[in-house]
Amino acid sequence: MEPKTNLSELNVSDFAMVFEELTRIFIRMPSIEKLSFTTLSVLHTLSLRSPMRLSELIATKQVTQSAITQLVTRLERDGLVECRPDPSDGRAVLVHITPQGAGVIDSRRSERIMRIAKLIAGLSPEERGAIASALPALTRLAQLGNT
Amino acid sequence: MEPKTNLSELNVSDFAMVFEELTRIFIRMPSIEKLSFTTLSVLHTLSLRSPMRLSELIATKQVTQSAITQLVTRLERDGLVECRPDPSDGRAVLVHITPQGAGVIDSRRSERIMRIAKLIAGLSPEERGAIASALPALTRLAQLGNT
DNA sequence: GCAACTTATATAAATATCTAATATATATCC
DNA sequence: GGATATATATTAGATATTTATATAAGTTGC
Repeated sequence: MEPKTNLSELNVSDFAMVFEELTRIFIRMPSIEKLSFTTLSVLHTLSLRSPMRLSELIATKQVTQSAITQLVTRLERDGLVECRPDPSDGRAVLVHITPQGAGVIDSRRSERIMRIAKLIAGLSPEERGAIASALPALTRLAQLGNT
Repeated sequence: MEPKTNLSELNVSDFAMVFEELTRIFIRMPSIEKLSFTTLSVLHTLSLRSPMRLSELIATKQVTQSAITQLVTRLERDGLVECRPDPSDGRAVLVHITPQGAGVIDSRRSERIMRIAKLIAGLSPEERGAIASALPALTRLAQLGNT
């Protein structure tokens, strides 16, 4: 049906729309934990790289420094992160994610994977193949976005 | 390089990871408007279908009925939505998105499309083709998720 | 056709979270 | 070493959210 190397042009609007839809679908995750969006966002960031300075966390989230300080204080109270001084800078604080904090993110990730798996099961082998073939390109897209 | 119909199996974890990364990248949208995540989420839902009952909005967001009522009151005060009685049910309220409310979502969507376009420009034609070939399957995935 | 129940939304008070302003301690730069 | 910059903390006030309760309109069984 299709040529070996598919050079059909990619419609950005279409891609954005599909992506928007998929995001909308997967964002509503029941999850038992009652954690706010900002809280989960900070934990997620730390799950990718820990420890991080408060100032680094502020840079990614669009909230004030004060909000992050208070949020991290609550997260520490709940045992999801742990703050320690930065040996190389006496002013700084290094926020470490705890196993419990990582567990929150991991369990949400597992839950999401299961939901996606169920949907993917409804696709044809050809459709699954098409998505699989696009994964390397999508991965590179994400890399480009991280710079 | 690849067979005509690619039946290589799709690794759900890999897909979920890429998707998670892309979401993380596109979620931090500076946008001038200072609207909370929940606020944008309600507006976005209404941009896809309007009017909607309060109770329908509650079903999608994970907040209490009270929170939605108050949020919609604020949105109405700001001219982003308009509430009208439901002729078929005297108890119900139909929340309509206003042109101004739709404008907020549209401008964010345009902004996102521009950001995605910039990233896509960094891909090779083959990579763009691979993503384009996966769009129909991704669209169907979203459809499956909506049921 | 009405009493009991359910459904849809509103309100009030308590709590949680956020912003703005300011303070404090450590680093850095002449 | 003093001036300035940087990293975080604190405080107070504004905003948003939950919990519990209220109100009003629909539905059901009799």
